[in-house]
Amino acid sequence: MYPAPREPRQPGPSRAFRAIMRDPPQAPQHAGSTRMNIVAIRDALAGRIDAGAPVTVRGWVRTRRDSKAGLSFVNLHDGSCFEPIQVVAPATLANYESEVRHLTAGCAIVARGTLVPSQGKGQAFEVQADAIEVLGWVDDPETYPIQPKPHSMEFLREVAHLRPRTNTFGAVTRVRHCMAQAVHRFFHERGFYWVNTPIITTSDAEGAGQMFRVSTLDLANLPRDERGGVDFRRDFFGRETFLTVSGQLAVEGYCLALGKVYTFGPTFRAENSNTTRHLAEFWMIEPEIAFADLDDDADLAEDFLKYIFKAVLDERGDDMAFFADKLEKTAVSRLEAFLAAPFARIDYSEAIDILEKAPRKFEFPVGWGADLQTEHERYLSEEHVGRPVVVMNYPEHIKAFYMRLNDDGRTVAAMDVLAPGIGEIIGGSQREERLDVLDRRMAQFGLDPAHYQWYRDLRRYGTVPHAGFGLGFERLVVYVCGLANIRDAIPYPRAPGVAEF
RNA sequence: UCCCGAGUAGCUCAGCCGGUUAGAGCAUCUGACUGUUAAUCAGAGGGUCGUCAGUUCGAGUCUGACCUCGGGAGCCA
Repeated sequence: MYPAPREPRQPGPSRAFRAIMRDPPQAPQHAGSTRMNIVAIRDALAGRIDAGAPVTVRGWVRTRRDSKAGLSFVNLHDGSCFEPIQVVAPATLANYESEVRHLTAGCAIVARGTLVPSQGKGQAFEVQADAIEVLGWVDDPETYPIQPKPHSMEFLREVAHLRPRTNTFGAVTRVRHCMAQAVHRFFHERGFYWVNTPIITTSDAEGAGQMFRVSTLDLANLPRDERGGVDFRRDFFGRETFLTVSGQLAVEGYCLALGKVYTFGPTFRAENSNTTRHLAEFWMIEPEIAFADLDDDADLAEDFLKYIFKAVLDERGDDMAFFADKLEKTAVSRLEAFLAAPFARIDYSEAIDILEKAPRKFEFPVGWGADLQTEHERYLSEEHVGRPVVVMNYPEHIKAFYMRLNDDGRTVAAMDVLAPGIGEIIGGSQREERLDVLDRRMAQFGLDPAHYQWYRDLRRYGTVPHAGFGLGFERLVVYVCGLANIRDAIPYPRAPGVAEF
């Protein structure tokens, strides 16, 4: 019967397990600890470890193949790179029949042995095992969700805690990390400071959508004010508060003191939008530069995107090759094309001209004063220009109050970066730095200046021209990886009705 | 929120015009075979056909409501 060898499945802490616990949590590099020769699979496969060296690899089983020649092949992944390593387990191992032959996808093991050139095809190196210790069995192999076969992305969303074990989500995770590191590196190298703007805010009129309320009031017994409304003076902060929808207004204060700053943090929108492009919780990047106009802003946006894409191509070739192979054929080539040419730049008015003369029909009408629809944006970047294009100077009434009014009095210094395959990827503007004009704009938008005294102060005390832009990090991840749904670009997505895990 | 589509084995799916005991591939288990590469071959187990109601002699199949998921639109990053 089969169950007998399963006995050791709930062992006490083994020696290997205790060793893992002792392993420095922040090993300086992938080379790992010299104690026990623990190595990352990435280093073993890349030839950074001498052939013949004793090695220990730790990870999760992807597949097991048995050979009657007296050995089994165990493919092991540990997250350090896309490829798993092949562990060759000879039948002479003490637990070969009792344990090794029963390994299934998802089992956690520690394999000690020797790194050797592979006798088989498909990999340069493999681990010839002297010992294999099973740290964690898979409770019920038949119902273990992650099988060595293609799964639908829809199914994997239902097992968001296990999907990082798949090729796809391992790759997305590494690429996302690479991009986040590149974001910080890009700004740091250019003298920007990372500013952490508040997550809890009182600004409720940034025009960026519905907000999540933050409150400690007892919902079943709300305090009332004189007029019968909810008395937020009794709430935690003594006033009504929400989760941030943007750090831009707050970061402007730091921009007008430190010159070049950016935010990179979580952002929340309570819109009931159920699409492949929206999340209720996402990460936004918002640089803000002083002594800068809209052209400086567009330059920064172009440099920024190219830097991120280049970093991914340079550092994550293994994962990108997988995306190009399995998810989106042009995953790599379109990034290369993106890097190859300068962005086009056109005025909004020019864009309207182009669209009106376009040899095709649009579902939504085109006309000066109307905002560009997704179909318009795609036509401009994909068909008319054929590469990323920055559209600048939009009609003032379709853009936010803080955008700088141009001399023509009917446009503002706003820009959208449109890219083939995605449409709008970045939105930005030069900010209105003149107090009198800002006040007029706020009145025009029906905003109460009393709520923006601190923002107005920035125009009263040493105001200078400044500009910035914002982009949703996950949308960038979607584009880079060739994903179809933004819920696959973040570990545990939050969306209307979706807050499991 | 609106429009459209889909829910059948652990996963991916087939199932005709309503009619006998609901099938396949993968996965799992057993056996054979092999330095194997998502191995191969043979066999076995595995199903309240999303839920509830209705039509019918008879419903996986037709009708309605609901639930869940997906795609599109709007909003936007």
